[in-house]
Amino acid sequence: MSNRLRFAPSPTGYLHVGGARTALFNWLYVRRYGGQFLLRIEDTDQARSTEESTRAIFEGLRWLGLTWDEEVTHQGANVERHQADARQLLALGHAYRDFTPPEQLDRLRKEAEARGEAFRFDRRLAELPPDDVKRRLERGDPYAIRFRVPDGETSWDDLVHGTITFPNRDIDDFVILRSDGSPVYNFAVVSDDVAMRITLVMRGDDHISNTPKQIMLYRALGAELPRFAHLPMIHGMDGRKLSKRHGATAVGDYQHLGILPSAMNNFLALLGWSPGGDREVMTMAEMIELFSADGLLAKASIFDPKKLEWMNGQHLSRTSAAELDPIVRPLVIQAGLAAAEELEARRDWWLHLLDLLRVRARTTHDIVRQAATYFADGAQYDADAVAKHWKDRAASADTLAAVHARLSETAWNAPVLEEALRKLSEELGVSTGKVFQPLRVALVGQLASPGIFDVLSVLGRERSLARIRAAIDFLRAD
RNA sequence: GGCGGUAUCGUCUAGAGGCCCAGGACACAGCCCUCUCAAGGCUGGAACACGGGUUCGAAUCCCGUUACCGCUACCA
Repeated sequence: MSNRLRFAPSPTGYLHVGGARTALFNWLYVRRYGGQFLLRIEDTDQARSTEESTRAIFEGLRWLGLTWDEEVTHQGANVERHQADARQLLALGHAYRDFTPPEQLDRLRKEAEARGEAFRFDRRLAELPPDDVKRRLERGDPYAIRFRVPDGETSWDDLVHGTITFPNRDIDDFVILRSDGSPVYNFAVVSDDVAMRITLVMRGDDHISNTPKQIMLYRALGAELPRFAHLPMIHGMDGRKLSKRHGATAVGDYQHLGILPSAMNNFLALLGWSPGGDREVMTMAEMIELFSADGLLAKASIFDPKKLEWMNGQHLSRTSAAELDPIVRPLVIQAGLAAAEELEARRDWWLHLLDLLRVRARTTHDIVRQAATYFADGAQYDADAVAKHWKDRAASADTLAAVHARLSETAWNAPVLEEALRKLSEELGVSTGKVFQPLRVALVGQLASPGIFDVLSVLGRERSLARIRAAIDFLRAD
């Protein structure tokens, strides 16, 4: 039988990194072992669910490349089935009507708490004799439907935790259908997972305690049990549950921070999974190949943005300029560095520049920032760069004048330029740095840049000479 | 409170009884390479939560303690 896995977020916010990782593992499992990866939006909670959140989830998943099979299921559309399933359990005697007003339950709970006791739901008080039920039904009294928790114990073999067992006596008869006819989470999930023929439920381990209830529900419904895998949580650097206080928690945030989808997936995959050995930087294809449920970890992990950045830098330097182009080009246009037509017209030049910048960037933003000067008319001199390498203005101007003269008569390609400038510094009797550094400032205005000969090539003869000229003028002014 | 889960460097992790006085990566510090910055290379500090067992031998198995997390709703 083929695997059917699902990711079932509730649309009450953005796609959280924890949710994204759950989705990733489900997706990876299906890609590795075959089957379908389904998406179900748990929008039963009308009050908190929003269209916007649903869209954000779709967007986040698409950005990560975690595409799903078949139509998206909306839990809210299945309420009739949930109700029918509840009626079936009622008919089978696995559930009963509870006419106890919620307020009364609330009061009892509070009283027990005040006495320092644990509140236990008492079936004997709630389950009325048939005649009473009939009378109340005729009267139209509201009631909730409660599941009758059987005696014994419930256990399952979790793919990440091994065997987990719960004594049923610790679980109160729980509501499956509210008095307004809406299904309660644990019940809707089971009804939907059965209907979707899910074979492996892979989700956060905050659902471990829900699992025995759900297993009892499967059995009462006469449905085949899926397998379960409970993934550990992801926490913030302070070890607490990841929240707004930790800064970026939505995958969309990282997209805007200049993180590559492949890096995000790679980083997330390593929180809670290990391919074994020292393997760290992986492409999606490699992750699929290496993925195994055996490598799933049980310990909660902490989200370290620093390592994500490093990972992104690794992906940036392993992704070709041509592949990066569709991601970075829009950013360059958006930053107002160049028009779309201009980039298209100078495609080769642009890819060359991108190739030089990607290896020393950690985010796509770094690339855009560093690219600016190559699109500008002239260099903007950074104060620190000037202070450091143009300290002696007259001497710097003389050096640049010598460079200008030499370069004016040199063929324009990196090896030849290098030979010419090294020879020049030898003739001037100074170290290459004494020539290259002032030149770098003249060319890009910054302390850091790609190798100076690469900069000369990518800038081209005309612009390079013009910038050197401008720097000399600048240094000799006043 | 009850029940359940988890526990290796600050962080992510390797480790499935001897290969481990614990390996890799991020971060940090230093050095090297070098035209700068990255990258890369080398070096350094840094961990098996605690206590009992089992065993010739335990980071690895068992029990307890502690800490953290989750569930305990007519929330999801």
